[in-house]
Amino acid sequence: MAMNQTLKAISDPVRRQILELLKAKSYSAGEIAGQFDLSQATVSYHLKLLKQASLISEHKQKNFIYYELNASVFEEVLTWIYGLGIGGNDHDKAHH
Amino acid sequence: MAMNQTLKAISDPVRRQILELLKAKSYSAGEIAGQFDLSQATVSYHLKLLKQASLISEHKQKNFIYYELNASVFEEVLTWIYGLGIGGNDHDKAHH
DNA sequence: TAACTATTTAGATAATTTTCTAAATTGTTC
DNA sequence: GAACAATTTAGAAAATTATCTAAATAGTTA
Repeated sequence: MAMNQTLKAISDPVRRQILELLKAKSYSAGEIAGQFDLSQATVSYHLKLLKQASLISEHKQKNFIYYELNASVFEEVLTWIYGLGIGGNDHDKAHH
Repeated sequence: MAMNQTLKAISDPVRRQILELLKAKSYSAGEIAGQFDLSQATVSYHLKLLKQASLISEHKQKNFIYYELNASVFEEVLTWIYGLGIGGNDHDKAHH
């Protein structure tokens, strides 16, 4: 179930862009929304889904809510992909 | 664009199950459909999406169409995930 | 405490995705 | 070539997801 949520979360391009943004540093909800041509409420909805999937976490400061990336959740996805037997070359299969 | 299609494709549990099934060996469309409590047409639809994402390929034999897994497509996804900076431990980051 | 700021929640609509049944296609066999 | 078998395509309905505007929350500051 957890993986389904993770994969659903990253299947949307807006949400992937949010993750990419947070790769550098944490941003407030407003700052994140500012990057998109979408309403604040819509971005808030995407943040909620990412949060539910544990791909991001939040911490409040003043009256801002800052979001940060939590990429460790991808472990399960990687295990699944490697389990399928990657056809590629560059990635280190040995450990999987 | 390619990655979006890949991630959309694997965001559905039925399609992931199809990939898992094909991990062992190739199966005909009918054999695949037999694994699910869904109509043949619905499974055919899922196979089409997987095919469009190049996650599977087909080869005809008699009047069967056999499908096989093509996991090499995951390369791009893995690169993206590693680019995000995996928080885990077990996976070999060095190459990414 | 009143006004303000940042963000979320509610409720509605639009868009996309999944599913079904029925019909069409493609290839096989008698 | 007619009947059959495996699969896909078409078209419609159901379910889910993404989006918006307006209202509600919660925390801050004057």
